[in-house]
Amino acid sequence: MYLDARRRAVLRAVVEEHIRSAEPVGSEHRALREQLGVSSATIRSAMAGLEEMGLLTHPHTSAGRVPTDRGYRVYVDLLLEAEPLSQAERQAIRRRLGGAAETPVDLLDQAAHVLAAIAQYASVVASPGLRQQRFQALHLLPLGEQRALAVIITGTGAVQGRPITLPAGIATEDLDELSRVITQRLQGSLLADLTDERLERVVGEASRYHQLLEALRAWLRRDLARGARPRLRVEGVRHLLREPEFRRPDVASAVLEALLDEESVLGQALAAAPGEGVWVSIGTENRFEELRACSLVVAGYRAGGRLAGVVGLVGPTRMRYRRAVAAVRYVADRLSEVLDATA
Amino acid sequence: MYLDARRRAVLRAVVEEHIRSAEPVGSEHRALREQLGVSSATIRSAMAGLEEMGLLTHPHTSAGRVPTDRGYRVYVDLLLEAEPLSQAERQAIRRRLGGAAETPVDLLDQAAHVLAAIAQYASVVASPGLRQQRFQALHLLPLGEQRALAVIITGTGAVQGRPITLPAGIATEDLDELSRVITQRLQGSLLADLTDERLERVVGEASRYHQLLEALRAWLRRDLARGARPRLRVEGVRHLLREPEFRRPDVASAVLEALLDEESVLGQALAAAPGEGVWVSIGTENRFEELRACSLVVAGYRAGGRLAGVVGLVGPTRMRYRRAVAAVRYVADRLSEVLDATA
DNA sequence: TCTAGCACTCTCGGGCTTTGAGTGCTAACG
DNA sequence: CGTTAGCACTCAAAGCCCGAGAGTGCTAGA
Repeated sequence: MYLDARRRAVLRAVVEEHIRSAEPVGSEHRALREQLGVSSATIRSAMAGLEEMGLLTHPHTSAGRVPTDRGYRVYVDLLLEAEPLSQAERQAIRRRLGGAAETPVDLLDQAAHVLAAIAQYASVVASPGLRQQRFQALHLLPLGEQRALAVIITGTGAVQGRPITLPAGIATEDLDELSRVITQRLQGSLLADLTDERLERVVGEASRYHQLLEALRAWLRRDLARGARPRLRVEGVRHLLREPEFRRPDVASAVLEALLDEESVLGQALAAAPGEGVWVSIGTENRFEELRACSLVVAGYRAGGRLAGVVGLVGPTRMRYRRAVAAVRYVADRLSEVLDATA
Repeated sequence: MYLDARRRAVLRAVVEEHIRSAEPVGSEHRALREQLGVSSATIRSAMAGLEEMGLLTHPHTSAGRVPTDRGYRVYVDLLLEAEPLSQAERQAIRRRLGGAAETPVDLLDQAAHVLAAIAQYASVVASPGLRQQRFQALHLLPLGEQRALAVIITGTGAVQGRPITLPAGIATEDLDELSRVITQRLQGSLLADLTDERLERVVGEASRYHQLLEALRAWLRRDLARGARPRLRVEGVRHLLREPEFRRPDVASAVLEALLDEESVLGQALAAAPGEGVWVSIGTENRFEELRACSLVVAGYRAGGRLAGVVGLVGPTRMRYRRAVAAVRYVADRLSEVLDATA
């Protein structure tokens, strides 16, 4: 598929004008003609060519042209230059993500929040599921009579706690001892690898802990099963409802369902993102029906030296890609900076 | 405002029929006449009376009657009998909320989830803000060189952790000692009462901990400030989008904004709920513009012997109150049962 | 006190026409 | 040969009219 310079220019102009106005754009369109400096007839013939290539379409005979998903794809791949964020915007992002004093959980919340605010679309941040995190330490903290709080700390500094009931005859020192042993032996393992057998082996010798171990295992099994998939934070859904393409209730409700209630849909859609760079998925390119009216702009972030999760935007296919790409990239980079540093 | 038996019966029938059909109901309406056993003319005159009292209205001359917010109010206060949940539904709720093995956080998630599923409206669960919880224990867990994780455990078993940097020359034993002292002295206090001065006094004597204390204080200040308001879980928003009254994009987006993005709106609206019983707030009774098209059905739940938070439903004013009230009451009761027991 | 009858009102939907934006084609032009 | 002007054509959207039907209020009578 080769595009001569004229068609390229026309495609870019049509896409950008349509993104701006949300209307089909015709060959006589003011801004278009000024920008291209040729007559409407010339534009028309270029448009006809682009339509034949499947990059533009028109909803009906007497309407202007609208980019197809493939048209957006070509625009994004060939013609798009990220629009740098303003000084103030970059500063706002850095301020939100700046505090090394923040917990990772807070940081990701902040990232989702600031990204939605800056891009004016819905943002999503996926943090690694429990299974993907590394075991850092276990602490068994006495809670009173026969009860303790089991706290797991992961490599990223996340904390998971759950009260458990202790078998009789376990002293505080025993808890400390057990915590120490387990922590020492398992430190650095992926939580997904903490199988029953593995745990068994670690404390196998100390059979007096057997009952306690049983409780721990039950807990881990449950939490790991539940924590298999990444946790998603979605922010700024309100921005989507302002977009004209989501005014139709059926479209809106499909999208909102995918974003809010059926987290698995969005989760799986995000899972398709490659590790590197900013990834854009446009309309029907998405695997899921519900997201056919949407585009995703997604980038991975790193924590503790590894790819930890993704951060991105969800908008209509008629998305301000230039801005979205820049914003996602900037937030992902800052996030990696902070999280990779503190790990 | 006195309602004779006839008007009462007509009001109830109109409200329930309108709730069922979402259409204005006219005096000739089949079900209505069968239920009431009088002619349409009689119904008409009762309707005219109810309209004069401000309990019914009609959108235009030749349309049937629709309850006003005040009409729903009278219905809820005078005429409503909760519709008992089915055996299966109660069982489903109990199963979800049954596990004493669950953490409070998980329990509340489950409650929001099951309530939305059963009532087919959006559900909301407010859990107490950090400030409203009681301090149970502090643990300073060594994380490696000069770093530790400060973990606060609250009375409800919630865990809050944050990494802090240690001043030089603090040994693991020192951390244990400090944890012990603070835990002992502050146990049972409301977190909101942990002022700087109070903390200062607790460890005042041990001035070598000064720097550490500073970090702790900074953390508490921040987290408490942020945790001042209750945390809200909202589930099942998709159900709302199916209701005809939310098909208009402007209404839908106002409501969704209030539910999803502007948590303060919903939070404040919920704050108006009294501690006892099931509270219903209808349409314009809500303080907030955005919720004028909605009704709230809310009940408090108890944890640790005290009112801990609220659980409720958000639906259109044309809500199935009978069912909603029953579902909210049942979930709140079960929740209290479990949380009050484990505390 | 209730009911039947009746004239009246007003929305909703279908079908019609008009409007105007935008196109494709063709012929002329530099 | 690419570009432009002119022109006939198409088709959705908006406006309009009208009939159908639902529902009401009123009044007279049981």
